Amino acid sequence: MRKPVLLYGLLGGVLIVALKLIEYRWLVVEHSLEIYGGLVAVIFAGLGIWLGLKLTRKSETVIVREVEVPAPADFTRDNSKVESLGITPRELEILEFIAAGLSNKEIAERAHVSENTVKTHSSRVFDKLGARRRTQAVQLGKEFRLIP
Amino acid sequence: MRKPVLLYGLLGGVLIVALKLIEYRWLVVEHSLEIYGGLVAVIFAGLGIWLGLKLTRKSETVIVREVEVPAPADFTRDNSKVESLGITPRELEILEFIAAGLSNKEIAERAHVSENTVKTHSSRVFDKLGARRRTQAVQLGKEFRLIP
DNA sequence: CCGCGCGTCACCCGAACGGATGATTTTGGC
DNA sequence: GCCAAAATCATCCGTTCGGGTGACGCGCGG
Repeated sequence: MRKPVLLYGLLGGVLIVALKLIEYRWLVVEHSLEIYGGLVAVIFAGLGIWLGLKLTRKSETVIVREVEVPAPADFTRDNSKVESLGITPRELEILEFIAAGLSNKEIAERAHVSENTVKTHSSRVFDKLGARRRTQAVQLGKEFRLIP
Repeated sequence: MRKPVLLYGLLGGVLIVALKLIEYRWLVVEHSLEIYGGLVAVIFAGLGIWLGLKLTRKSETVIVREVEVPAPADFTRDNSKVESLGITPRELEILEFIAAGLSNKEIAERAHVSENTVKTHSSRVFDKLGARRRTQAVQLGKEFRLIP
């Protein structure tokens, strides 16, 4: 921004000098004062506009607009967390069923295992998550990015 | 953008007229041609710059950079759903506690009511949601945008 | 081959939960 | 002030959950 200003200032100076010369030339050929003034006015007005445009053209305002992305369907499982907690795939699967609001019996049906097995898995995953209730397990599971 | 241009055009016209008048006045008092020309030049240059700035101020090159914002803090309760289901504020509050993974006893403590009351509220909200388990109630609550 | 992790299943028991029902008090609007 | 809705508390009962424990089979790597 510094450089262009100086440059334009210089350019303005040069133009003014040029106009001074032109002024004398106009005087020599004896034109009317009104025409002379008008011309100077028009020229400098144009120059000013051009200068103004040039000066502001550079100042593009970058507006960073934070746009809400509609669908944050960008769930990615935190596998490091899964491993650090020692949660097995089967346990994770059961946790997902729990999060879906299913009872142990329903989970048993969908997972093709006995209800007791579901209980074992859920107990284990609760233990690993530090949860005492299935709702808490769901809450923690979401917090830890284990389930969507 | 149309209006300002016209406005500035008009303003420019007015100023030109004013300058014409000034011009004649200057003539009357018989100042030197150089000073007169310089003044006109300076005035019109300033006017031009000002005009140019004004004109381009509006037409700033706006670069909209869409930034992926995580922002899950965009939860707004679907009050119409709340009303259509006939869920009371207290019930909603209990539902939130349930979603937080608290037991009825814990909820009773935090809400300063007896466990029985919590059970009543939860039973009612389950009924209204069509849920049979608290995990399912949480799931449905989130689906219906009743809780974050 | 033996142990280990994982998945599977079972039983018991106490705690928590859910459903049904009834009652009383508070609150807010007309 | 009255009425309806909401909030409160209670009791009973059956179901579900969660914790604890034990056991069996399978696959994989030491």
